[in-house]
Amino acid sequence: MGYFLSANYLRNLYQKESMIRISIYEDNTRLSQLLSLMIENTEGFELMACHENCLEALQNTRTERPDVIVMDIDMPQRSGIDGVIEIKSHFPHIKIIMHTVFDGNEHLFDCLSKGADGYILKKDSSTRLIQAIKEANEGGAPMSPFIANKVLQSFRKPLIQEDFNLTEREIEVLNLLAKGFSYRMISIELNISVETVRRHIKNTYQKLHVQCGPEAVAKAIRGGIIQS
Amino acid sequence: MGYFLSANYLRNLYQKESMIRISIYEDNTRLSQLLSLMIENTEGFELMACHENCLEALQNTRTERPDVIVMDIDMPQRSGIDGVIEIKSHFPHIKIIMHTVFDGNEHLFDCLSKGADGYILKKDSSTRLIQAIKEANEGGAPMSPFIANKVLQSFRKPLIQEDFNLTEREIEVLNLLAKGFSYRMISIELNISVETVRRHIKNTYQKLHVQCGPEAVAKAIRGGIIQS
DNA sequence: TAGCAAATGACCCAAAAGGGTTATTGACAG
DNA sequence: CTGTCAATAACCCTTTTGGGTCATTTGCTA
Repeated sequence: MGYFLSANYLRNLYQKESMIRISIYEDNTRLSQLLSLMIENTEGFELMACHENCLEALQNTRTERPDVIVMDIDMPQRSGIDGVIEIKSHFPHIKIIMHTVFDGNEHLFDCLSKGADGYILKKDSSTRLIQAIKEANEGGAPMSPFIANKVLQSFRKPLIQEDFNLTEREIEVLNLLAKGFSYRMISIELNISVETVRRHIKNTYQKLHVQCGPEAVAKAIRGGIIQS
Repeated sequence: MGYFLSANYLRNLYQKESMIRISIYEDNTRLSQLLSLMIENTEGFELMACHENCLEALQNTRTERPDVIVMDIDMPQRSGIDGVIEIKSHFPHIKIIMHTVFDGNEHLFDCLSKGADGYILKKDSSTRLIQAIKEANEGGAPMSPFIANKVLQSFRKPLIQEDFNLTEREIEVLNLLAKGFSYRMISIELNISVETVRRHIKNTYQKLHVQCGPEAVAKAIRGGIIQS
């Protein structure tokens, strides 16, 4: 090599640095072989390893230093969700794409809350997964359309959201109640008499159709009347 | 025409039926002209109308019968969010894609909770919008990568979620409390003495660092100990 | 086997909560 | 200008809560 670095060497070096390092967790050997092949034959992708379970996810990740992990959920001994928890708690910057057959709410929101960066269904084309890896690596959040829709739907509040018609003051009182204030403390906080506080609370209970504080607070939080 | 329908006529008819009907709400004339052009020149797209505000969104929608609506947020007199509320409450099947410069949380989650089906930033390429229209029409949920990421992030619970170490029984009691059960009712429900119920609740308060029912329930719901 | 955590139960007692009834004032709509 | 509604306030009385202290049983673990 010496002093003379060929253009080729430099290009390879550059390519190496811009390669997306990928690890796979998938217990179905057929599928993992297919994925491996696809990744190895995609320009800019570098397959670090293929694992059949998450038992040593942390060790693997430490040595492989992947940019993106493709993670199945249903694997023997240790589910992919546990893998996500473990990896994300130590390497939050590594992108994890769930790649699974599960299209139900349970697993989906469980994974997302644990920090998954994407969620691609296995029934999607493999091309979609390749594209998803790129997206995740660029900071996006690749999701199958069906999944994206579920996620959006989870934000939609039922349009027929009961309108309890609480007044501003009543909501104010309810908030303090949820903070652990007693009637007396509320009255001091709001500069009104304890009797008035009681009045507001009584009205609130009627409107919410509840009969005690804990129930009122639960209903108010769940109904979005007071922020969670 | 008579009895003889030309092949051409039939093909046109078929094409018309498979066309995606699109309406635009955008107060920036320059941009709306650009979008109109792009849509008119995209195969399978049919531009129904371009509006500068949402004042008559409902009327417009009734006559135009669009499949997909591209909706700006910041428009004079009536915001796109009001438009979404109105249109979605009458035509929930019509897909609405927000097309805006706002990338903050406020507008985003507001729109999503009101029923928007997609959220594309104006800084994205117009091509992306065209693609998004197709996706929305096919039941997907097109989002700019940055937006998709925000949405996913909103699911991530802080990993350092305090562990209050409540026992199963304590959680059970807490749940009943949130349902409006008194200590006596809980004791009957669980077939234990009122004193034991009190005991569990006292322990719970200590663990949660609260001093009354409403506060405990609020903290439990917000902390995910009991479901919202 | 000793020890710990969870679940159970009891007693005392003061403070807080909840239900009912009634009333005044100010603001806003018809 | 009259009625409705929100906010304010008071009184009565019973039940519920919540804090403190103490004690027993069971099952799992070090």
